[in-house]
Amino acid sequence: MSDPFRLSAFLPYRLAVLSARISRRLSAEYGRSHGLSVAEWRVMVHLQRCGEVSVREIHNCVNLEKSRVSRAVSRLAAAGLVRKAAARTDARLVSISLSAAGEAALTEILPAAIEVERRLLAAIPTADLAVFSRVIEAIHATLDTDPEARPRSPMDRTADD
Amino acid sequence: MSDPFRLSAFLPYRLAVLSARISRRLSAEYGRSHGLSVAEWRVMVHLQRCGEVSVREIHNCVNLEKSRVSRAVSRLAAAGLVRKAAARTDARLVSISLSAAGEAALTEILPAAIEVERRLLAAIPTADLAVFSRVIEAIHATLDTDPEARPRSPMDRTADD
DNA sequence: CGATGATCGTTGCGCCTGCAATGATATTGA
DNA sequence: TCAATATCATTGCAGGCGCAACGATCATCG
Repeated sequence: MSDPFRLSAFLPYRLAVLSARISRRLSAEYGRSHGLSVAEWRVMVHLQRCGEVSVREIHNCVNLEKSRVSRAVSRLAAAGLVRKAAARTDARLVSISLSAAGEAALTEILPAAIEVERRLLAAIPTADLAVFSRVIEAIHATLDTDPEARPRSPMDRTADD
Repeated sequence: MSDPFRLSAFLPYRLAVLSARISRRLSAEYGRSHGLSVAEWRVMVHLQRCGEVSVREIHNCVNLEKSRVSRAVSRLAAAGLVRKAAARTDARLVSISLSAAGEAALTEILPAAIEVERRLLAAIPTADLAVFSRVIEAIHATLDTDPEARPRSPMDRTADD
């Protein structure tokens, strides 16, 4: 029979497996210390970078469904890591920002997370990493032209500048 | 202040976003036609390749939690795409195999899935793809030596031979 | 102004998942 | 042979997710 289909050589599968494995390893860091989920982690990181923002803005920046952001923020607020306030100019928006406890948690977690990434990439030649990034970007670019594909966050398109 | 942490440059985030985007684009193919989830898709593909297998075996081969496999198989059986039978030699095992309808569905879906992958990789130089695979493998290798990381399926380690 | 339509955040619903516990069967070793 | 242990698949449970619908607020324009 003809060349059987090998799941383990199929790009979507390979990326899903690798991504899941890395995510799980990473959440062993920030999950153990503060019980954060992936969504909560992304929200916290974005808040540290961008200060006071709305749900919609987080949704647009970190590739999370708006309902997912809303719930993640609620959980973080319940845990005291985040503040929710009504925006001054527009009563529809919610102004979200890190609390002191949230900043402290992030200051503690962030180095560990960066260290995980560093270890994963330590043995890889710089030139290979550049190619790796280029391929990722090329795949995204192809998806950008595909009407059936989800659009990606604008912020992800300017990753390297 | 010092170099702020950019989520969009963080490897785990970048891979998660890319993988999710590809997965969603792909499931637009096999989800639209037959309503398959990712878990069900993986089970079907594995069955086509390996014939009669047990839940445990699928679990070991396609990076799915055993309960996830069990439920995916149950759903597929309910949809008539898969057969479940008691194994002859060992009454604990369940012998799972594609039904005629399952084979037909897969024959219909597989080319579309492969085409999606082909399009995504079409514009990428062969040399870059080789580097890309090498980097993926290197990251996996690092994770393999990490006691905190989940082990990966043995079958994924022999992807290219 | 006032009405229509757009935007924002939340929530209800159904589904899927991970984990642990369970029951059933095999294997091991005294 | 039989008790203790291991393996296999399923299931209960709690929780997160995606999607659509909703109420609340704002913007637009007649």
